[in-house]
Amino acid sequence: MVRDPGTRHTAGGHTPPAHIRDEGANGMGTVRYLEIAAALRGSIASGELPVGGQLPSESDLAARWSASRGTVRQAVATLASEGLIGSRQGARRIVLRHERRHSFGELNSFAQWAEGVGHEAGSRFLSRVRRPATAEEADRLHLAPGTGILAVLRLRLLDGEPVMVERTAYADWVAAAVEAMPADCRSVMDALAEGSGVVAHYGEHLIDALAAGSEDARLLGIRRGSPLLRQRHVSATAAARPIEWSDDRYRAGSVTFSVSNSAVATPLERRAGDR
Amino acid sequence: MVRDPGTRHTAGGHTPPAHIRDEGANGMGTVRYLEIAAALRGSIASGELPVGGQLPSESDLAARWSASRGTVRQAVATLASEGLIGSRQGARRIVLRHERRHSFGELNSFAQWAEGVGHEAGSRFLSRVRRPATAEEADRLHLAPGTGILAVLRLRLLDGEPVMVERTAYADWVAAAVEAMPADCRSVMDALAEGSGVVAHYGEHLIDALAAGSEDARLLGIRRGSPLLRQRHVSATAAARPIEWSDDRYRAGSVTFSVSNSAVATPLERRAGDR
DNA sequence: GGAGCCAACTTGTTCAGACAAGTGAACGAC
DNA sequence: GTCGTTCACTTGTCTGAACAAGTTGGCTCC
Repeated sequence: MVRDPGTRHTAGGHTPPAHIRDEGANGMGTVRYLEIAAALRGSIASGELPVGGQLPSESDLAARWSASRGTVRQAVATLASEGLIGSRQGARRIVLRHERRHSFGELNSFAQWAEGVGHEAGSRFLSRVRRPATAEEADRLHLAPGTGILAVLRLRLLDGEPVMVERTAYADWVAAAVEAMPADCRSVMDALAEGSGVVAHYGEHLIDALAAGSEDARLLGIRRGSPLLRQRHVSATAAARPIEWSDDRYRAGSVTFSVSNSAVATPLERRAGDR
Repeated sequence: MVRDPGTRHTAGGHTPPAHIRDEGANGMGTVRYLEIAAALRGSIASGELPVGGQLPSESDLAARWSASRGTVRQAVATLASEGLIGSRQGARRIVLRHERRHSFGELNSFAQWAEGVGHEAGSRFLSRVRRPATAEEADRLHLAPGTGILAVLRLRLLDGEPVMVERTAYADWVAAAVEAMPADCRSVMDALAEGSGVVAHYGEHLIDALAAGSEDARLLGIRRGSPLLRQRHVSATAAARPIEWSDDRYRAGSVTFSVSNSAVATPLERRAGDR
C-alpha cells in the first residue's frame, strides 16, 4: 500500500515535471491506466489469468503498480468495455474471455481488418461516378438533399476470392480526394488519412441479411437469391462530420460479426424491419 | 463552483449519514452520475441539445449540479458508451445521435425486446428434449463433454407473424426449471429470473447470414435457401456461469442489428468465416 | 489582409481519502 | 448438521485538487 515515488513512470499527478523514464521500451503512450490495462490483457491472453478466474483486487493492483485506486479502476473499466472481464459489487472481478477485440479501424476499414487478421485484402474499383445524393444518402451524410456525392462500386477480395460488394457514397468534401486515388488503392480510409488528414472517429453500423440481386450475384460468382450478410455503415470525423455511407454485402459464410454485452453496457441494438 | 451542501441528494462523499431527500420521485436509484446522465439524455432526446451541437463543459455541469468534476465525467462517459455523444481532448463534447439505445435484457430476450419496442411477441414450444451436449455446446456452456442439456426448439412470432426459429441448449443446472415451464411461456429468461433467481448478466453474440434449411423454411413459411439472419448467443450469470447457448434465425428483413463505435471504444468485431 | 502566435478554455490523466453497499466465509446458536 | 449472524474484504460512488495536452478564437505583426 506504500507508494514508492522513485518508481513512478511519467505523466499526471503532482509528479515532478521532468522525470527519468525507467524501464522504457513499453511500446508507446506512457498513459498509466493503459499500461496497466495492457499488462492485464496480456496476463489474460497468456492464460496466467484463466477464464472464470478472479483478478487481483483493486488495492492489490494499486499497490503492485504503485498507482492510485482510481487509475486501476480506469484500467479495469477499459477491459470491461472490451468484454474481457466482468464485475459485480462486493465480489472480485472475473475473466470472461481471453481473446482480444479488434480496433476501431479494423471495423471501419475492410483492408485494415484483413491485414490485422493475417488475410490478404484485394480491391477493384468497378465504377466511380458523381451524382446527386438520394434522400437517404443526404440524410446519413448530413447534406442538403441533392448535393453532389461520389458513388463508388467496389469488389473486395479476401485471399484472392471475391467476398464482398461495396457501394459507397462519399460526401462532397472528400469526393475529389477519393476520385484522385489510383484504381488499385487498397484502403480508401488509409489514403484519406494520409493524403488529406481526414480520419474516421465514429461509426454506426446496421447489420441485416438479404438475398443477392443480379448484380451482386454476378460480381460475387454466386446464384441470384443467395443469402448475403449486409453491413451498412456511416463513418464520421472527430468533429462528427460524416465522411461516407456504405452498403457492404458479404457472401454468406465469409464473415461473422461478434459483440459482447453486459447488464451495465449494451452496445448492440436490435430493430424491427419496416413491413 | 461553490457547493451548496443543502441541496445534495444522498449517496457518497462525506455527506452526513441520514439525509433528507428533497424533490424525490426521480424514479429510482439516487446515484448522482446516473441522475445527471439521465437528465442529459433527456435534453438530447428532446432536441434541446441538437445533434451536432455542443454539450456544456464539465465545469459548467459540475457547477449546475453542484457535483464534482469526476462525477460529471462518469455521467458523460455513460452517454459516450451509449454512442449518444462523442468527445475529443480540448474541444467540447458533441451530440452524435438523439435516439436512446436499448437495454441489456432487450438484446438477450426476444420477448423483452418486442415489448420494449411496442410489438407483440408470441412463442410456441415445438420440442423440448434432454440429450448429451455436442462438443460445441459443451464448450460454449463450460460443461464437460457429453453432459446432459435441454434442447429446445421454438418458433417466435412478432405481431402474429412467424419471424424467427430458435434452437437453444440450456445448461444442466437450469434444465429442470425450463422443462417445468408452461408451453405458452412468453419469456424463458423472465421466468428463470422470477422462479429461480437466475439472472443473465453477460452475453456474447455472433451474427452472420445463411440459407434456410428445410426445417427453417417449413417453420417460417418461406422457400428453402432463402436468406436468414442468424444470431448465435450465449448468456451467463453475474458469476460468469453460462446459462444457455442459442441459435436464432430471423427471416430476412424482419430485424436489423445496429451498433455504434468510436476510435476509443469498439464493441463489435468482424471475423472471417471458416470455409 | 494574411500569417503566425498566444492565452483562455476544455478535456484527459492522476492522486489520496472517505463512505456505501454487496459478497463470502467463518463462527456460533439451536 | 443446519441455519443465521457477524465481519473482513471488495467493488461502487463521490470529493477536491493538480498538471498535461489539445482546440479555438482573437490579437499582433508584417
